[in-house]
Amino acid sequence: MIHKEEKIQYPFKSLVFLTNRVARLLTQRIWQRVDAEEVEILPQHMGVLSDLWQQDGVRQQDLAVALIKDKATIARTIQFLEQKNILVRVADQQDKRNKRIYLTHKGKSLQEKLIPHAADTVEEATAEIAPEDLKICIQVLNRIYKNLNGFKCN
Amino acid sequence: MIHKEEKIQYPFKSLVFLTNRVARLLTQRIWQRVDAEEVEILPQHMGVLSDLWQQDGVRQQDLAVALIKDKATIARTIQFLEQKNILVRVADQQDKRNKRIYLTHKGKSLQEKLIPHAADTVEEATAEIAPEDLKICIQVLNRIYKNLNGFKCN
DNA sequence: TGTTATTCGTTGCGTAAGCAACTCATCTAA
DNA sequence: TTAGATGAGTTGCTTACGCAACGAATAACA
Repeated sequence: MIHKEEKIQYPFKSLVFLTNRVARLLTQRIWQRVDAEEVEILPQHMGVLSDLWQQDGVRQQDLAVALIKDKATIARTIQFLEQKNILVRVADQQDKRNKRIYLTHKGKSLQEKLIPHAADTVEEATAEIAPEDLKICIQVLNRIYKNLNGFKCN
Repeated sequence: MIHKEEKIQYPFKSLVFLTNRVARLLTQRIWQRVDAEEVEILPQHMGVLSDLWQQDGVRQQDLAVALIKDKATIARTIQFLEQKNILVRVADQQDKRNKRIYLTHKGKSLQEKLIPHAADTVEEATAEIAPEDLKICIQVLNRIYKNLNGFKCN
């Protein structure tokens, strides 16, 4: 058994499981605040939606890469969200292999029902953390993301 | 569409999806290095195992809480690992509702086959990040974990 | 131009996860 | 001591995920 003082040095736990658990807890807490009936979507759809809020008109494949998920999983999520009239799939006329994803008005307006809960959760999560430390943390995470993603990010 | 400069301010993406993706990428990269045949376990078993390396003799319920997973999921993982002779379940004589989980020699020795790959991955992930920044990042993540976990951690 | 190789999205299949209901052991309180 | 409450672990059910195979459209090359 490893002593508590050594835990913070433990490379696997300190990064892998910390990011894992924080990610899991954040999603959990956001969804505790969200009215599931009202938004009609499930937690696992949040990733796709969040990406589309920042940029739509992308391909399913782009979403799969960005979200580090299987393209089949993304396809089913897209199908679900299309049935809810949250987005539409448009065949690309330039390259008919592609389908471009566009948010509907309903899909865009979901931001107003979800972002406040996300913001509240982040506020709760970062309570009593110095803003400059949080900024560094996010910069480090971004850098780790880039390092692991072969600098494909941004 | 939100401009790139605004992304870093976006609370949901910056924390929720950064932790999500970093956690996902770290696990992915570790497993690219691991010889799956040799270790006999799957990525999703790593969490339980990692916790047990730090402290075994715990109950299944403890693992479920610590890993933020359903107790049924933990039960099946434990069952899998027991079949592989990586751990054993011992009925607690004090309280017969409990089963205590103990690692076998094989289970303990798996550390040697997994930790180096985890360490290498963390090293790759944190390349060109100032050690003091990384330290702050981990401290912040620990604090976020505590904040969201109702201070049940540590 | 025609043939081969990629690439995108879909589908089928097997596995893993969470929820809920259940069993069994233990604890509590009359 | 006995009835109800509590808590740990298991099982059944449903759904989500990843992998692999496939079809369609395009790209690359002779």
